[in-house]
Amino acid sequence: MICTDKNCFSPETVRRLAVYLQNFERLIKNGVDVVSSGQISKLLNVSPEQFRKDLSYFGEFGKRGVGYQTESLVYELKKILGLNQAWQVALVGVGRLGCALLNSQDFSELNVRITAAFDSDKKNIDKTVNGIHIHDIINFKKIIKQKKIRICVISVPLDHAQAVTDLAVESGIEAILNFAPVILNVPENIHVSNMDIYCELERLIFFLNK
Amino acid sequence: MICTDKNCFSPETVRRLAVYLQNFERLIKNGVDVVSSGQISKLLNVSPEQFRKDLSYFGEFGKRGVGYQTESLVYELKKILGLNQAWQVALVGVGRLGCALLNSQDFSELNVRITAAFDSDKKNIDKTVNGIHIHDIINFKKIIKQKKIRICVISVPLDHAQAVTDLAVESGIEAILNFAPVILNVPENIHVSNMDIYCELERLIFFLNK
DNA sequence: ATAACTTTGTTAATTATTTCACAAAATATA
DNA sequence: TATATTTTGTGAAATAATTAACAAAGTTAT
Ligand SMILES: NC(=O)c1ccc[n+]([C@@H]2O[C@H](COP(=O)([O-])OP(=O)(O)OC[C@H]3O[C@@H](n4cnc5c(N)ncnc54)[C@H](O)[C@@H]3O)[C@@H](O)[C@H]2O)c1
Ligand SMILES: NC(=O)c1ccc[n+]([C@@H]2O[C@H](COP(=O)([O-])OP(=O)(O)OC[C@H]3O[C@@H](n4cnc5c(N)ncnc54)[C@H](O)[C@@H]3O)[C@@H](O)[C@H]2O)c1
Repeated sequence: MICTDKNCFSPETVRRLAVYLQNFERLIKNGVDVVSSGQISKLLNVSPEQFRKDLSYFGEFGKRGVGYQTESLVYELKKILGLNQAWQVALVGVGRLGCALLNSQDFSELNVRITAAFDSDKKNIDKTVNGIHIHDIINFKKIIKQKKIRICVISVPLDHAQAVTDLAVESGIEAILNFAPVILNVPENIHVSNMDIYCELERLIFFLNK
Repeated sequence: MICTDKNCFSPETVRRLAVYLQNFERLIKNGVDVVSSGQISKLLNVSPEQFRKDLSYFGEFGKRGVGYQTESLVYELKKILGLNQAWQVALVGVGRLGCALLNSQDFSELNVRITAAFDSDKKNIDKTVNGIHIHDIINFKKIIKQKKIRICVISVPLDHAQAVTDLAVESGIEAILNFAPVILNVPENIHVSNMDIYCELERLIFFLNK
């Protein structure tokens, strides 16, 4: 539950909206003009009611008897998610994972992009990966303020993650995507999302044991 | 809700159990012998009641007036999650991300390990990354059957992910950890977990707009 | 133009998950 | 030994999220 209204959307709704956007963009590429919630349901493993309800929290985007126009829904979803403006992202830790992240950046994805990378190792500093300059972590605060960056990806080793987090918070970062397998300690107003591959594998293993 | 009982645990409970395990292992390393749910709460941003209830679905592991012994809780959590046996994992797609995954394997993590890697590119086949041999994807089914592997990580490009998934399912794989930004179509009995960095970034951006 | 379909948007009902509240158990203190 | 303190484990209550049901709106066929 995100707002305090009686009838409001869940954090899961937001996660699903991002999935909808991604898939509607693909539908456009595939030449699909209009889809119904029923078709979406089969494509995305989400019930048609769920899909319609998720959208209904933000407005009326479909046409009864017809469905949803892919073009206009992409526009609306971007507006809802705040992707009608460009978002710069910082990355700290240009090791194996960090490098993979930088290299796999899809430059057709215009709205969200890692534009500043940082490392503490002399071997990496001032190198360029996929066109992105690697700065000395020493200059993190200065560059974050300068570029007005609000989001940071952390891919440093476990035992440096909290120190980097503290620096990020101190520098005005408001949201963190964390790959280190540790729960970060942050002030209440900072958003953190953890991506932990081993936890995820363990979750799958649990279900295999049933 | 996982079982059909009146009072049963949620999928989120399982995800948290994996986080508890990870952090209790760390506590042991740090020489901590006993912790209370209150202390855990501060460490992991989970309410003490949540922590206690999550465990209570599986048994009584604490000592009233005292707390939880780290050693014995790790043992119990491993048993609950099915990690008291070794799990072999396959990886398909040894590109940038796949390579990072192979290289970052921590060999002290004894229970879950990628032991077979596959690619379709001649340049990669029969090479070795961090001691793991890269097989031709052609031999996937044979090797999976041979090694009795039940879990597969997919890190191939978007437009190959469904084909690899179909091959995996056909080969008897029961759980998939998918990094490609696409919702995979699988039979009901196959477990899929998606890790999508861009969806996660977009979710964070949504909350920055509030 | 009307009737038969299709599909959305939304309220209400249901189901799921978390939080609360407190008894039971263990320990520490006096 | 008795009392105060701590902390667990757990039903009951509260909150949250999903699903169901259906009226409203649009389309297609006759
Ligand atoms: N590689 C993966 O596939 C993978 C998967 C899951 C999780 N992770 C996690 O992601 C993190 C990174 O993994 P990796 O394999 O890329 O490690 P890595 O050792 O290859 O890279 C870490 C990088 O961080 C830099 N670094 C260290 N301390 C720093 C600091 N204080 N400030 C700035 N930079 C700093 C190092 O110089 C290095 O370049 C780890 O926490 C790991 O557990 C990685
Ligand atoms: N690199 C990242 O950090 C990152 C982050 C998020 C998501 N992803 C996703 O992970 C996937 C891989 O990304 P990447 O950057 O490593 O790509 P990549 O192109 O570097 O690597 C893909 C690898 O898959 C292999 N491959 C292709 N088709 C195959 C098939 N049918 N069978 C076996 N192997 C096959 C290729 O030969 C290549 O080695 C993509 O779907 C990407 O969107 C990557």
